[in-house]
Amino acid sequence: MTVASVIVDVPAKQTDRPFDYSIPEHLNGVIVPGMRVIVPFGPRKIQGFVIEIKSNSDFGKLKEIIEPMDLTPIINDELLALGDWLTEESLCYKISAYQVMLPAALKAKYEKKIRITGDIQALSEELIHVFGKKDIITWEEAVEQGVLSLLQKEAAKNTVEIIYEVKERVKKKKLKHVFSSLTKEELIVAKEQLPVQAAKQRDVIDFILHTDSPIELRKLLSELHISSSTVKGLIQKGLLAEKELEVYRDPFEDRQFARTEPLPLTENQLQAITPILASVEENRHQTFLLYGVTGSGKTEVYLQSIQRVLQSKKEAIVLVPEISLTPQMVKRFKGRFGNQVAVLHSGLSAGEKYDEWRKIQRKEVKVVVGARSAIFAPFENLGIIIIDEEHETSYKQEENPRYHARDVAIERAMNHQCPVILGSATPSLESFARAQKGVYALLSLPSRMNNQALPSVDIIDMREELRDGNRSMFSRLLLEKVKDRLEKREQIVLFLNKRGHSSFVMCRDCGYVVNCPNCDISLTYHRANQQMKCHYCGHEEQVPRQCPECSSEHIRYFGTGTQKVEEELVKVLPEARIIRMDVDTTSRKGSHEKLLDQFQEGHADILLGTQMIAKGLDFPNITLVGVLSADTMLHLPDFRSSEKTFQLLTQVSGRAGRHEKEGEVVIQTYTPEHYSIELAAEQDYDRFYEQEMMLRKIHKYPPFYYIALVTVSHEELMKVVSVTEKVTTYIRSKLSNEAICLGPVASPIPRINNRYRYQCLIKYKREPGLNQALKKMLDQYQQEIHTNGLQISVDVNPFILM
DNA sequence: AGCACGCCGACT
DNA sequence: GTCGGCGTGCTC
Repeated sequence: MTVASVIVDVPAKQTDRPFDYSIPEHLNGVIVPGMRVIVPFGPRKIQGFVIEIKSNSDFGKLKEIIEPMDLTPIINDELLALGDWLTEESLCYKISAYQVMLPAALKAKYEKKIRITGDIQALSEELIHVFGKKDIITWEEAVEQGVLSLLQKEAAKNTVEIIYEVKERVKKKKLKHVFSSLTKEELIVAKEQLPVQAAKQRDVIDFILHTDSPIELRKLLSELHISSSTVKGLIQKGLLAEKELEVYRDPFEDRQFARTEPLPLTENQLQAITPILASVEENRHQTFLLYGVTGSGKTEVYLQSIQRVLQSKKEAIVLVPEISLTPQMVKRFKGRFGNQVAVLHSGLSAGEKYDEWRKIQRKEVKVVVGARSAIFAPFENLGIIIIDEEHETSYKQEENPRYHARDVAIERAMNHQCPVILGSATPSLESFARAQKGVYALLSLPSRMNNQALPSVDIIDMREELRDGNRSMFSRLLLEKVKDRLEKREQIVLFLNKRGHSSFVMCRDCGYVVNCPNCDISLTYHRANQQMKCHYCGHEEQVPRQCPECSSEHIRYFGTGTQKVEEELVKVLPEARIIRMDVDTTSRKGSHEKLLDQFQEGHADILLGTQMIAKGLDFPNITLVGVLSADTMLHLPDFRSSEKTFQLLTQVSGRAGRHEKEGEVVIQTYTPEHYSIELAAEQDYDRFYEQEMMLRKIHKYPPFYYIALVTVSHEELMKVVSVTEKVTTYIRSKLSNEAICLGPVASPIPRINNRYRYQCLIKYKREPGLNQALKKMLDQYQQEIHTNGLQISVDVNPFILM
């Protein structure tokens, strides 16, 4: 007997282990590890992943696999093993680990239906009415009609049955295939018995004799220049048979991208690329940190490294932050490597993502450019992994499995013995520290291409502006410079680190701030619908006309959003043509690209935007960058807030003067003396690194310590406090003296969606037993998690401490 | 996660 | 006496 070990599609602690199924005779050899199968599980049918084929099982009464869902394994051996690793590292369920590797379109959909098995007339009037002319209705229909209990009684009498179906989200394309059910010998004999004049039929049989698997009917016809009647004749004689089989979709028509050739490298680029190429040639794993200032030509280094990888018949993964998956980046890769490139990003529909993913699986492409999850691209012969803007926080997934693409990249690169390049103008402290220690090899690109100067930066103290009577959100210097550029017909980028209109609403008389009733966070005002919205639970309400506390009518909108800036800008500079880019104006597909094209073609003078314009913009006519409020994220309760501020300011400044014209940057702030702002203005990463490392050392934060965060949430405050207390005590008892376990404390947002939240923060250098202890802790609370709605989330190496 | 099984209160 | 509430434990 052959047995398949299957991970079933039930994300729960109790089912987080393989279940064995026997493989029915006719599927023997068809079912292999990495395939999806449909299996019976209790009374249901569900999807599962085969992880192993073995000859026997310890379990007594095995059920049979119902059917495979794939023709070929959908997860290769390396990724199967990577799933185990991911499970261990991020403490997630095995099924979640496999699921995250696949495009969403491959997640199973389940349907429950009720079917009449016997005579309709045996049912009651009401049920006959519900079924009408059909003999199957969906479970939902039964619920709507309120006949569930009636049906359950019928089910007990076997007059109706409940059927469970597993559905694919994507429709697989199926085409008629022809094959022979006879053996080759029988077929040869049959061929000889054919009438002499049946030359075409003999050709067909010869063709079939030389193929082992069913052949697409369409292909057979065009190959042999025959009509379908020839094949039909053979089918009628019983020599051949036909069936519908899945075929791969044709790759969709690509847009044309202008081909580019490798550019000559500068001395610096040459020095950087040499060790990378050596690592590629020697099939040696190594992680490189490519530290290059903005505009130093990192992308060309990536492109030429990939070129070498392709020459040695291997494949490449390029990760870019979601937000910067601008057409600009895609253009550069498609331009160089043409249709060997697949692109995976959130702008694609589920079906499109699936198609791109299939191109990889079918080995039709050699390069994938994509966001975080593209790190799981099913290549089998990886030659290089590149992570651009490696410091970006979007590489960390904030839901289960809570993985960091950088860690996955290094793990995969070790499996494939190939290099990883982490590129950034402002490396994360973690990566730079590793480079300093020699764990990563440091490669530097210290100057811009063509030796353009880095832009000059002015810091404006907005408190002073206020003291001098300037109450607007634009400093006098910024306004002056903007006017100057407008005259010169040069372009301006204004950057604001916030979305929406105003961030919160407050009563000017008593200071009352409108908070969310379900969460401990203030509501955000959205101008579009004149409503206030909670970003955490989605609660919406009207803006109060009167203060609910003191009945004052002096309600004021605080904070500044892009919409408001745009309004102000129009007032002060009515002649300026403005393009606003934020979540609201770019949510529609392709709008991001359209807006940028408009700006590039000079249809606007000012590009006003949030985060998303911080990267990848490379337009020659931008000579002024204004940062409206540099310190908005400096005061977040996050030990990385200085680092993020520094990175953002440096990135934004890098947008100016990348070509012949010199660039200028104006940074407005209320805390000009803060080192992250001062040093960003000086574009001095090295000093920032030293300063920040000192603070991290004092406060025992990464990269000196690793951290892990346990968050407990429940509707009752007392429950949360007592569980967190016990959790903290337990973990503390399992740690060495070197480690620090802080807590229990309330989370920075102490309540979300009416659930109270407490946490425990673990700081450690080396705790081999930590993951085990965390697992055990989760096991212990399994009961309560299952029964009374307790939630415990564990994030090893969290990026957000909220 | 579902779902069945099983044990106690409010109804015809 | 039965219907149905949801606590408990299993799913190869």
